Amino acid sequence: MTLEAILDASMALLDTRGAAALTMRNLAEALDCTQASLYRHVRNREELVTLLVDRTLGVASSVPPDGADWAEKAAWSARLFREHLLRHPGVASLLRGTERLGPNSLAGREYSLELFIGAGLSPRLAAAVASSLATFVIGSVHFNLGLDASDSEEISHRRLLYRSRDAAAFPLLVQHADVLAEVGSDDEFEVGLNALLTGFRILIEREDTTRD
Amino acid sequence: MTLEAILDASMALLDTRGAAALTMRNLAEALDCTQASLYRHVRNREELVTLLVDRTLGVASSVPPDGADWAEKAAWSARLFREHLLRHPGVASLLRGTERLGPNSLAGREYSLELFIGAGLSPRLAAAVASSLATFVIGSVHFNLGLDASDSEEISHRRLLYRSRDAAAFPLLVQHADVLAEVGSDDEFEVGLNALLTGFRILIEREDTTRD
DNA sequence: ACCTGAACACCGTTCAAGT
DNA sequence: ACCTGAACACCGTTCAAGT
Repeated sequence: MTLEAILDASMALLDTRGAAALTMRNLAEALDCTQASLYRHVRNREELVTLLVDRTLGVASSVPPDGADWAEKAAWSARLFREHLLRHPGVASLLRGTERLGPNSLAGREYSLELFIGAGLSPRLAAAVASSLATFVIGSVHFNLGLDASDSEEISHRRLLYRSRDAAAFPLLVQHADVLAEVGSDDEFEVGLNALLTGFRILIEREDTTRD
Repeated sequence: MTLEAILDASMALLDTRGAAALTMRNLAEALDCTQASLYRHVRNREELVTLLVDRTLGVASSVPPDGADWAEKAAWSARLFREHLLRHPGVASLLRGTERLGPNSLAGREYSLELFIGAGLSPRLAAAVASSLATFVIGSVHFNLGLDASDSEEISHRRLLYRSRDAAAFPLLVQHADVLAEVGSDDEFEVGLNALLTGFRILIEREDTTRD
């Protein structure tokens, strides 16, 4: 019985039965031990979650393709990370801000600092830029968890909701109900990611001319 | 005993004792009734949270100053909304994605559509842009909840953490420990917000030239 | 028709007692 | 030294029984 085994069993529980099923009782049952013995390897349930999330963050350390510039690398990592979270919604739903200081989180931080300092930003700006990008990526997954737009039933449900609003109070929602219902988290993510990276690029250019 | 009274008591509970204190028992005690009678006005605890969050979103409907362009208005609303959430961290910690279809949420959606369509975007792009901005603002508050950077004790704690890393594995974290420890959620928010709005501006310009 | 008391089926966590 | 069984203090939710 190792910490590793506990984390593995936790991931299995999350992936097969969802976040609500990650209880100390279910975990003990899956590992054939008592609840109390779990506390020998983990201080809290919260610590367990922190370890679990940080472990998942480790996937972001996959190295982007060579020859790409900083923006392409950042976009590549952001998309990879998002896709990993989408594949493990149970983990995504557990995301808080508390896990930023775990080992894998720090590794990701080091990597993104390298990226943005290399692109020409000061350490301070690089940190803020990296942090805002991470917030957007994680938020985009986290806050769209139960709302998959590719589900056609969900789309028509939203279309109906928009269409049935009061046209005087919500003219645009009613008028564009059809197209609005189709806009999903993929669009939100790509538009936001591109806007952020464009904004970062211009920030970098401005920093460069300031320095000259 | 009205739904309004339940929501008021919930907010009071959240603001004074935090999110963990928002239980049906505490709520019943505060309202001098039994837990069971709460279920006469609310289907679920989840529905209660949804109503509570949507009610909080209502503050975003404050009208921005006249004469401002779309970017200034968007920035103004984003900052106002963030500040309101920071004043009510208990509510912020309850944010999921599930509340996007409440009345106040829809009002905010209508408003931001007006803003971005008015700026020159197609309804589809306007929706994606508005959604990504909302995700960033909410995420920036939500994922920084326990980590106030203005707390000097917290700053020195982070500085120590960064400094004590392995300099071979985390050269940048170690080298810039002092300045990195000072970068907080305010910096993250302002940098990200400005980058997003800059990106939106360029997207709008590109749409305009495409149309010509 | 409305509210209540009491229960049900769960939680996370702790700790004396065993081996 | 390690693990266990059993309990403690909580949850959200339901429902027969009362008024």
